[in-house]
Amino acid sequence: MNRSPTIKDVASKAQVSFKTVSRVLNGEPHVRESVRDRVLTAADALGYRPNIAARGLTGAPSRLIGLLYDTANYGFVTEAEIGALLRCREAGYHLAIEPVDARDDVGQQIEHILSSLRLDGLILTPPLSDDPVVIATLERLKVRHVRVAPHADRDRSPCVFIDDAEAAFALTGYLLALGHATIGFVQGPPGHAAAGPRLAGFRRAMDQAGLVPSPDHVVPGDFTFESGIQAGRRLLTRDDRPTAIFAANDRMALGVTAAARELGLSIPDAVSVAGFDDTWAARRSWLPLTTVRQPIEEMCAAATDMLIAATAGETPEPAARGFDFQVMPRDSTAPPKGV
Amino acid sequence: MNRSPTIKDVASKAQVSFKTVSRVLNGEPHVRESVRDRVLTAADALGYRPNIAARGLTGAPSRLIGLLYDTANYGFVTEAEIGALLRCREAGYHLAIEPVDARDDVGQQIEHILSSLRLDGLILTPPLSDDPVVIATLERLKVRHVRVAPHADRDRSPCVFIDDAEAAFALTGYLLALGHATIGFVQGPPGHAAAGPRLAGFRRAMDQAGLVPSPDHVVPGDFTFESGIQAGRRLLTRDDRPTAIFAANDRMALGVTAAARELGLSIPDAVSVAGFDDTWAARRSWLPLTTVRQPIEEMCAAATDMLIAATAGETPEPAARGFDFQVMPRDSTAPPKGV
DNA sequence: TTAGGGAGTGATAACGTTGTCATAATTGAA
DNA sequence: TTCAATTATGACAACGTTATCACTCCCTAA
Repeated sequence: MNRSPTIKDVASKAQVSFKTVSRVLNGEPHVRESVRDRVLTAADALGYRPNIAARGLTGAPSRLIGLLYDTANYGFVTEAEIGALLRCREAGYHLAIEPVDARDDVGQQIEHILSSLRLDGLILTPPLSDDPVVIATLERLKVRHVRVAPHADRDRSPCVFIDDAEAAFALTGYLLALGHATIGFVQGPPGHAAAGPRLAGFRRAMDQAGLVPSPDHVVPGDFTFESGIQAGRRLLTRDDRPTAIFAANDRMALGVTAAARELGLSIPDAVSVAGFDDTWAARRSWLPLTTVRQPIEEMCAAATDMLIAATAGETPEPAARGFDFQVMPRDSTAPPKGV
Repeated sequence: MNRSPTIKDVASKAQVSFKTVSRVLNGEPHVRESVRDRVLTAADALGYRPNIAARGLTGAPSRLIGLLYDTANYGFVTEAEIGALLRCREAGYHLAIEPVDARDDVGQQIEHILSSLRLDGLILTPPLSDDPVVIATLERLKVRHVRVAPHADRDRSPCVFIDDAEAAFALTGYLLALGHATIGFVQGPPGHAAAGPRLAGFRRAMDQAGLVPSPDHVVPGDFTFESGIQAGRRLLTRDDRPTAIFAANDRMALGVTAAARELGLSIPDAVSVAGFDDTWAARRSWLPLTTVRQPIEEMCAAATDMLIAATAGETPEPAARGFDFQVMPRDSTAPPKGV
């Protein structure tokens, strides 16, 4: 069993001190050209690769960033992951995906992660971005982090966000402009900070149009596809069936479309459906979905940038960076039939 | 700027040697109960957390596994990732997502990854599982790895796989049993090792049924949604339109359904569509897709297990582990109209 | 008693880097 | 030339762990 070559092996092969080898490998000045060549040749011949643990011991950054998400979202952080990965790749950083169960002792889970992995920073995705225990733990352990789409305490630590209420307001406005007056709303889970503002934006738009949504038309959901099916069935089997349904996220909106299909209701002829987030699935479903684009990919790329910058230079003060949303009209919405 | 406490800090606070502290923290025997308590109290009071880099220096495993994938698949390794994550979480391991561009110098990209990250092993997803440069590089650097769904050299290194040809044969058989005789096929990209066996299985089933697919009914694709739309348009605008289309993966199959919708062809009445993989999107699309289930999640979980086991104990010889596929009949297929 | 042995400790040396400082070699100006 | 500056190099410590081995106890069996 041959151990892998170290700096000292390279040094003795190149007939120099190991410190000189270190200098060459780190591109430091004050090394003669000829010596530099000799060292590089020796390193190459031995197949030398630096020992990462040893580097870390002297305080070098790990170049590893963690993406923290709630296991309830298993498989639904794709956009976030891509955004973070793109930037990591550019900067020579790496991304570790860290699922935690928000219903368990999150503090302990985070402690475990941090005690077994050397991370330069963490990206927090919803709903963890608003979890008080998560934030308190990270602050206590002095771990750098950026929150994605938080809804409270935006000055407390760096974060990236859009104005959910305003976005929901805009999308509702779009439905109203199409001529819809009876609009159903599928809510997000109460524990999820995004749920409130989205409903609020919806209500405000309705209110401003002089409409009062029936309590029966505002149904619960929990951001899952299945809850979207349930909600869809509930809304679409009513006598006073809404002519449009706005689900607080895309997954539920897709569930609503599935429910509509079950019931033989064509979209958008019999009912219009709109979502929120503009996920990949919304764009490329059988029937492209009208939704509000939340630029999660860019937001996470920016979050990654913030972490990398903070690791490299001196820590800047907490920055909150807002992003623009965009209503994406697609095929799942149309004016109601009688108009 | 306070450095974080070390073992020695704990030692002096607990009035013992730092070696004893190490013993306590690692649960080694030969420590008096009273001393153990004193040490633990001290460690707790100081908020001591072990330095991971230092541990690594002495040869401890990093408990970090890399999931390698081709950037052409950005966002499409969800199933693989979930499988790997589940097992990592159970075992206290972590997962780093590592995209590489297969069209570039993969060897160098891998060298870079390995020189900046201490990994206990790598999981290779298609098409990297069959990339000769990738495999050669990993063998040269003696990096433990498991290949997911490779098609060549299954004895060369540990891997998990299904029999793609047999699976395609079975799905084609299902379509034939429904009564279809004119079946279109959308191929995968030639560079992707899964493409060949799937087409071969299709051909063999047709052949066995005494049918010869028209060359015009076997169209190219590259595993993307967009190429599925193209292929769909091409097949569905022909005079001798097939009554069923089998796409070599789900993404393309969904593209075909989108093309059908464009053309006003209802599924499965006017045309049946089937895919391959049973991805999340296939299960939960507006119209649940008939497909062959390749248990990617379980396969990757098993791959992760193999890596973890190899890290812990002595390395076993290369093992190839086969998995069962399953035809998943759903709503996108039905007997052809005239039957 | 007294050797033998195990349980409980602690000194000290790795591990493979980077950082600090001293020294040797070279250059440049007087 | 000769001294001073600069450049090139090396010796050694430091980083925070775990591993090795030696040592001190105390208990037991001869």
